[in-house]
Amino acid sequence: MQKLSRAFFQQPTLKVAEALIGKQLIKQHDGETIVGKIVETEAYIGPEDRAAHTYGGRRTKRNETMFGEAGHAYVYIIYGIHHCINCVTVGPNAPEGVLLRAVEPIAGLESMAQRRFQRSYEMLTTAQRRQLTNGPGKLGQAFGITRDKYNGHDLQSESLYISDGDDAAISVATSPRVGIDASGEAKHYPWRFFAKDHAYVSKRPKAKAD
DNA sequence: CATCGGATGTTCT
DNA sequence: GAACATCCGATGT
Repeated sequence: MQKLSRAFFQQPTLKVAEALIGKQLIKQHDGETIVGKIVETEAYIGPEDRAAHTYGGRRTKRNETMFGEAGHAYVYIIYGIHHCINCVTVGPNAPEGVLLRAVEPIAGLESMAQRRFQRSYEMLTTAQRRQLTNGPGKLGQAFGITRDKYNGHDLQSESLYISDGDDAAISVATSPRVGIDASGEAKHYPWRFFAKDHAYVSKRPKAKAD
């Protein structure tokens, strides 16, 4: 497994969002390793994207990390409770990034279970196991990724990074993004990427009507 | 399985 | 004071 280079994150945001499907998110802390395979992402493309925190070039204390170098983590709190993690893309002063929306648990299941449900993995119901990491707030909680510790974190470090995975067999599908109904025309952009038919994707796409 | 509403607190107007 | 890139439990089918 090879850690993804900074050059990977400097590519166009839509390309990074798609290429991240199948890669592995890895956190190492206190001798413990947590690994998840990325199965769902969303692109947020700065000034021109009404759904992005940086729409119109808006620069605040919260989103400052998005204006920095590619390959860093932008972590923010949503609805007062949930911590969500993004990868900053492109380059300085291009406030774009990719939200990690869901992963498949690969290693560190025991600590994920403790953080999510305060009980050991073998005590979890099948529903709880499915819901360990199938959403942006859920994977943030399962990995213990908080804004205080990880916002602005360099993903080239050993403690939190993304590595190559065996993504050859994965078929990537797209859809509109989730949870951005108030964002005008931007809500229709097909900037959500996910592994087709994967059990840990946060929502199933609606059945085709036509 | 689908839908609905409350939780919770930070951010920005 | 309102909005918010969400989650969970309750309720009805």
